[in-house]
Amino acid sequence: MRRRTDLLSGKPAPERADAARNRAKVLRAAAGLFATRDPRGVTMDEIAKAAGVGRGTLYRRYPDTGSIALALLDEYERDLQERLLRGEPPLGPGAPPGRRLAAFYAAMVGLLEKHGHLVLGAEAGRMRYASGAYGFWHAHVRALLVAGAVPDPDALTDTLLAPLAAEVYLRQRERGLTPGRIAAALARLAEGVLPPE
Amino acid sequence: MRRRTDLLSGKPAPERADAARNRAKVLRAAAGLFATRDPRGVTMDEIAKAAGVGRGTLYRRYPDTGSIALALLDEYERDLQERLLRGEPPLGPGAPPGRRLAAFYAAMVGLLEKHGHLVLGAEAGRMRYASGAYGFWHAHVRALLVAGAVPDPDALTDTLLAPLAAEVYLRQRERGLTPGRIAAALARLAEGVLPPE
DNA sequence: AATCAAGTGGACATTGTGTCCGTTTCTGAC
DNA sequence: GTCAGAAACGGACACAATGTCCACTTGATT
Repeated sequence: MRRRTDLLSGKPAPERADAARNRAKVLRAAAGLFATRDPRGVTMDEIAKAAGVGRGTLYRRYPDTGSIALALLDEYERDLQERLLRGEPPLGPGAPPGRRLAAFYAAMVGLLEKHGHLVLGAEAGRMRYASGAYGFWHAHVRALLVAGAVPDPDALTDTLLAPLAAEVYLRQRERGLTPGRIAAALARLAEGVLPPE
Repeated sequence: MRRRTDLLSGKPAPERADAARNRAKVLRAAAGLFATRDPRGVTMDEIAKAAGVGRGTLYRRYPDTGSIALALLDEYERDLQERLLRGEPPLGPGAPPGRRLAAFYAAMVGLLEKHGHLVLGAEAGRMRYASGAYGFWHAHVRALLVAGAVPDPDALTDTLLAPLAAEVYLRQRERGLTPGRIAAALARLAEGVLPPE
């Protein structure tokens, strides 16, 4: 039997009890480390030590620190994704695209404020685009552009997502900007691209 | 005498002949390496080997590969900076701010197309903001926003520069977008924020 | 309670970093 | 020209982190 799989349903076997326990330990320890020091300096070894598991155990599941950060992020981001799809306007469906984009921006600012350091820990660069979450944001923004009848939405989507890069956001915060001002600036951007009516 | 300096003018002593020779060798070798493989994989050791200099020599001038990439970039960027300050409109002074911003975007797309891989080699993340060049772009965009009487220009500046991150640009290129389409999208962004008159 | 795949953990080889310091090469003075 | 001191050089070294490997343990299944 290859990889203990239910051959009928095709579902993977459930996670073993000790594995689940360790997964939790790892994530908890990693969250602590990422929050404490500069996330980019966190090492696989440290996480293993902090979680009280062996090196090999850690590598079994996560190839590098970035994917651990990503795993943590996914948890946080899922909630926002839900609200985008089925929440109240203007975040959810119902409001005009420009408004929705601005609301999305505001929500993302909230996320970045809380978890920006984590995104940074995900060795942002290329990694970010690999994340499932990025694909989701991309699809969302693109849909809004299409709804707003903007020309060549494909070319604008990544452009409009760029200011949400953690480096950019944290940079702005360091410059002394408040989340509110940043969100306001993004709202103006949204209205500039997707004018009302 | 501390660091062989002209005490009257305060100018640093001229570079020694062997030093200059090695500097050139290093930059040439590094440019080759960065262009060939993934710039993020290039190592200090490799550069030293390729340049035919010792490890210590390399470290004397550059603390890491990122600053070597930055040194190469600075050279390329200086030309554009010149044209922004004193060139013909719409890039240089004279055109309305929206136009100038769009022209700036177009020029940057050109730069990214040629040297995007290098920017990537500069370990983009935080490093980028440390570069003198970034400060320059920032000042330029900010001035345009002020000229256009946009509210809270400080909050918008980094936001508008974000789409010019090398990761974003290269990502778009990988998606199949042409430089032209990307520049056009950026132009629309510029006009959205700085509408004509 | 027996079986065995899945999971564990730490030792190991490897690779890159950054520093240190004895040696070589320049430059300006005489 | 040659001499002296400063600056630059380069490779050896100590260290840190990576990722792999495999003998051992644990948990689910019968």
